[in-house]
Amino acid sequence: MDIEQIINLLSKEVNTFQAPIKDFEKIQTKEPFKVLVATILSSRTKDEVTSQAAKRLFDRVKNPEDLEQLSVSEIEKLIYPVGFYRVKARNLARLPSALKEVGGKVPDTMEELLKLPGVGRKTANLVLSRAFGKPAICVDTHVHRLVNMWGFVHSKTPEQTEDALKKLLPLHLWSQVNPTLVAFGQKVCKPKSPRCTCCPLSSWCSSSTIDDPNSSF
DNA sequence: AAAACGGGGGC
DNA sequence: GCCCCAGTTTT
Repeated sequence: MDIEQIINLLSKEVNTFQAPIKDFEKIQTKEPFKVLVATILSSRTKDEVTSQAAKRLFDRVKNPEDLEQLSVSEIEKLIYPVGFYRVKARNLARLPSALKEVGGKVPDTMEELLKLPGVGRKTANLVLSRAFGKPAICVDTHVHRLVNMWGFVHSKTPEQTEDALKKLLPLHLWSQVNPTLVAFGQKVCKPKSPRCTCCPLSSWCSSSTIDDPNSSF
């Protein structure tokens, strides 16, 4: 199998994994501002927690002007308990002014997105894909770990993995890579306790273990 | 009880 | 490159 086949296969099965991932769709409005905020909240945070926090925040905040009215501590209370909620609250409080400096709207280029507080390469790629439908691949730790384990790339950094994957996959699959492999990495191919017994790739994967004490899929 | 975790930023 | 931010989940 090649990486293209795997993404195709897993993207179909991803919703059958135990405790299906909460669709980002539920908080996704395609409004770039909300997508940006929700994506910032989502780093190092599970979808369900992100989703709840985003709902609370969007109840009060529809646009940068609304956000500007809130204090850091108010934002903290609204977004708790996403990972690093204090850092994120500080960054969100700075977001309205940061947006003004890049033209007043949520930017649709990597270069401009990286100027925003709390937005690094991974978050920027997700925003490009989620908000603007641009081809982008977010290589987080799961994506990096899995594609290296499978041997499709041999890379040290996420950036190298991103470049390699872009050469291996057709454009239309780029947006599938992160959501598919993150869900797979969380629910099936977990770093310390892979559930190979219920993995659709077990007969192919050379890392597959024979015994799987945790299988109760 | 300790380590890891879907990342980013400051040094 | 190293270390911090933080609560939650996993080991």
